[in-house]
Amino acid sequence: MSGQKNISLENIKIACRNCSLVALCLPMELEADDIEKLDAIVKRSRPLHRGDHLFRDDDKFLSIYVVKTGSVKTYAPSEDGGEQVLGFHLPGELIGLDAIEDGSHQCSAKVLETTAICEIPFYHLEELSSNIPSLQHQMYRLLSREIGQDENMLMLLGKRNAEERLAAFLLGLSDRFKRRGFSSSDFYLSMSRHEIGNYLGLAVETISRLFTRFQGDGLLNVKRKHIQLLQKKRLQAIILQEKIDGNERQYP
Amino acid sequence: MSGQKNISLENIKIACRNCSLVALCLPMELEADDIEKLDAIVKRSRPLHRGDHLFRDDDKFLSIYVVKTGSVKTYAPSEDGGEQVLGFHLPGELIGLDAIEDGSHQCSAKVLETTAICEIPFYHLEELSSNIPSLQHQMYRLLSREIGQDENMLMLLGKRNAEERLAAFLLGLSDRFKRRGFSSSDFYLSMSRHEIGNYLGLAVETISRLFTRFQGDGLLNVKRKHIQLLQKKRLQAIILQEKIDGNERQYP
DNA sequence: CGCAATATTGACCACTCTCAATGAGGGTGG
DNA sequence: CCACCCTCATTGAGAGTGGTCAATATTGCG
Repeated sequence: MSGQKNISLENIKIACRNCSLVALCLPMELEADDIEKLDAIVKRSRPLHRGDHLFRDDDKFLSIYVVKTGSVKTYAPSEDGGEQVLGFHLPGELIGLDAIEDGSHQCSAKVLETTAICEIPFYHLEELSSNIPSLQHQMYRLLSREIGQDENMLMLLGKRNAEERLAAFLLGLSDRFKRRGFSSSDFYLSMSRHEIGNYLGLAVETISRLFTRFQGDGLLNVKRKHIQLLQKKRLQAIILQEKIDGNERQYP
Repeated sequence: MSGQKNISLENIKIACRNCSLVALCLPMELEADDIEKLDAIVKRSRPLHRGDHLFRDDDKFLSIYVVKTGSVKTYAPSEDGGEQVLGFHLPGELIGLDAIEDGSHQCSAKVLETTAICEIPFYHLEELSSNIPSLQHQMYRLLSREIGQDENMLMLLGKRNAEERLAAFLLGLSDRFKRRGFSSSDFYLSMSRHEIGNYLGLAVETISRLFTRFQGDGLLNVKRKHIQLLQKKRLQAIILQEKIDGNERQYP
């Protein structure tokens, strides 16, 4: 994720100024003064460092968070130290939406590299959205999007083999970087192989082997955390291999 | 899911009258007259029959739906007839929340047995929630809950083996039936083995074998769609086997 | 009653995991 | 600045879970 090496800091600054607003207002439907109101309740905090927690499982839910720069992983910890990585969050993306329901966080959020975060007190946001229908609408959309993304992951874990999962993961990252103005074919992974494997339901060794294979096949270059996607078309092709299910016929 | 055979129809009627309201208002924070307003925008439709679609992938998103009686599966179809089952929806549960984001449905919803549905036009609901803060809050909670449930599934698919998945599935159903006033240990599956397998990321044959094994171990009785859970404790125990991940140490 | 869809069961095999050893960076302290 | 250590990543060999293929019930439905 950038930042690891010194990569176009200007770019990051430009892309991520007011990231919280970008995330909440895009696609934009808010009036200028509504944006100001929203801006007023956002807290900017000092940067966090690798390993810091934004919040932990079971913490009281007070705010949602937007990544400004850097990256965050969310994960469900279990007593014995094991965990399930639930997601990686890049600049502009929201964290904590799963905690609204019962007022406490369902997962932990840990910073993967030096990261700047905006905190948006949910109570204020909720109040504000009561008075600004377009903000309410935007909130519904953001929550809905989260559901859609999780459903995509369900699909990935339910139907895809190791190769397809990693290809989808890399192309997904690529898209998200692109959307935020970073290179879509040359980036740094801020998460370890282990975390990738955990996220994708695969063993570390499988991830490692796949990287080696993909590189051998000329699909990408990988050196540690540095990834260069060379043939995105072919990566796409890997994912697109539809599985025949044989279950339900097409309606004749 | 009940209904298959003639099981306590009275029970169903009692439990499911105004299911849409139950779903939206529980845990209840709405005033009586607000409930009436909500009630006023709900459309009750004639019952649907096995195989009917509530909506299809890419359909324009107009309403969310609440199951009153019966059951529905949502799934992401692919061109070749394959699919990924995303969820099974029992009385009182919502369908369609993932479609808010871009105004069209992300998945298809198909009725598994004779099923009664409430339709709630989303535009009206949104408008109403603008004027009733507690309804807005409830909407946020419902959307958030959906995210939490999907995250649970991610955990299941990422970390659990076949046995654990089926055990979790059955206990999950059991809980949901219980909450709605049905038996938690004796029920009918409205979905096929194939659909269960698809949902859990397993092959039909695996599901079949596991049922046989579970029955042999005295955990349950199964005859086709009829399930009797005999030893829920032991089923719980199957799920609780935490996986050592060995990744991140516990902070010393 | 007979066909089609659904389930069950068995045999075999492959993908991915596990275990184990080695290598490569990155950070710390001397 | 280098040595050392610790974590992370890579690679190999072997094993096991679950998938695939195929044959046989069983059920439901027209």
